[in-house]
Amino acid sequence: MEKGKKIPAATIFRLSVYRQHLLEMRKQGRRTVSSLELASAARVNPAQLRKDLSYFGRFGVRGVGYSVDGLLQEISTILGLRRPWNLCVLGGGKVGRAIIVSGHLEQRGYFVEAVFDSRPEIIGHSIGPGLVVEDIRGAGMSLPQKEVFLCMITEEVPDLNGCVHRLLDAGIRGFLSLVPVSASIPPTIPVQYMDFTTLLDTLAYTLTHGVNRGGPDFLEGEPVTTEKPPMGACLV
Amino acid sequence: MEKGKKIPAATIFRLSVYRQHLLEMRKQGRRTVSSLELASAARVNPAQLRKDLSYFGRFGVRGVGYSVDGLLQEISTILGLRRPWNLCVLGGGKVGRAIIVSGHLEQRGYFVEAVFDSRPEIIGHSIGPGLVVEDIRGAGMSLPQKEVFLCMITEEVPDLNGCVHRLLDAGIRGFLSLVPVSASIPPTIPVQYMDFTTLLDTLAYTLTHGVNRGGPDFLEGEPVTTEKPPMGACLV
DNA sequence: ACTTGTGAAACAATTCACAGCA
DNA sequence: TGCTGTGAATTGTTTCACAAGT
Repeated sequence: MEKGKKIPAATIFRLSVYRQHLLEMRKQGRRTVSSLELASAARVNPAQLRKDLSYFGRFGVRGVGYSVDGLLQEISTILGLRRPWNLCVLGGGKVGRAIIVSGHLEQRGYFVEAVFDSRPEIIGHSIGPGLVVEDIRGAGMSLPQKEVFLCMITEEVPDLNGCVHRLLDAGIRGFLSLVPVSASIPPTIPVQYMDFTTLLDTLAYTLTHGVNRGGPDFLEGEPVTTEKPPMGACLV
Repeated sequence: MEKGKKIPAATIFRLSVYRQHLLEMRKQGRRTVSSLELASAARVNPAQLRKDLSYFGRFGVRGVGYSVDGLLQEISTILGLRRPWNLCVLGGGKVGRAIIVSGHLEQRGYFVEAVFDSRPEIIGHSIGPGLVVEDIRGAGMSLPQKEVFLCMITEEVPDLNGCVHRLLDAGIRGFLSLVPVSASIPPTIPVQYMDFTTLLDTLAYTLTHGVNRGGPDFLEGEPVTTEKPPMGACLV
């Protein structure tokens, strides 16, 4: 068990990925799993998986492997996922509504407790079970009693910066955004960006620079390679 | 200009991010920009930006900076974005439809030319202008004449593996998926994964381990720090 | 005076390889 | 024998610091 060391951010991501595969394995009735097996499901080197876990403790049995359920509990504890997390959504348009009603978030323990917008024509729309798009100006009233610390920003809304600051005032402590936020968010507040088109751009780059031999021919310039199965940084 | 060197995947991502900010700056009429300015918009170190560009050439003027429009052209060329890219979507459910009609993709040069599904109850649905959800079994007939090399997978559909292989046969050479794909995709085919909940998990970790002092108190265990503004790897 | 471009240095992450234990 | 856990070696990435150009 490595102690006092800095945990690479990439380790935390991989932990979430391992957890996803463990959930799947448990659903299929698997009792134990080796680092080799779990690592290949997650497409990483087995030593990487063991090193990732070693930052937090010793969870396996030599010669045997890991208990699927046991490791799941451990990783959930590490990530802080032994409790439900409430969420609010900024942006009550089509994309926001689709993500909410798709049920993906609930499946993974994230519960949408409020949806906000700054556009009068969107405010008041009903979304799924007992959810109505609220005026962002009411966030300060509605959020604090709901224990909501995370916000997902789904689209550009008028005065995005102002909205973000209202949410900060209302107790939001972390953001996942599908759009760039130029607001001056204090550096203590984690913000994750996720952008479809940035990832598509990396695919375009890869296809353009002939890492794929054998497809239709779009070779331009000399081949340049990106070292790995391209691993994505969801920045904006 | 560094030549013959391997380009870090992270560099390619950042190039796409720089491009986004340059597009915004050009829209606002900016003519030139320094590495300091562009780097701070993209939240990276200025030396990082210059190093990223130096893999591909010398695009700036010492003492002056970069031409916004010139650099935009250069980065677009590097990424292979001087042409439109056609896209197909696998998964004609709510999430897929919302992403398509939101117009984000078109704005960035990605055009949805076909939508497929394997669920009879979804096939035939109309989506926006002249788009109808097609049976995945027809992909081999419909795609090749459309010059579509990229596919976005928006949800789990029945026989996902089979669908993916049909798409490969139909000429698809890169995937962006919102769900895990266990299909044996040849390693020459780039696959990018994007998962909301993995990113939320990293936020949950950060909030759980008190990197945020001053919020509501959810301290459990001793504080562990992740080195940076958490930077996301969109793996699954 | 100011800003780029880039070797060299510093830092970080991954992988190896094997000791240690069931 | 088989698989974990981990220090050491390797590999990769970022940042520094300054020469060079305008």
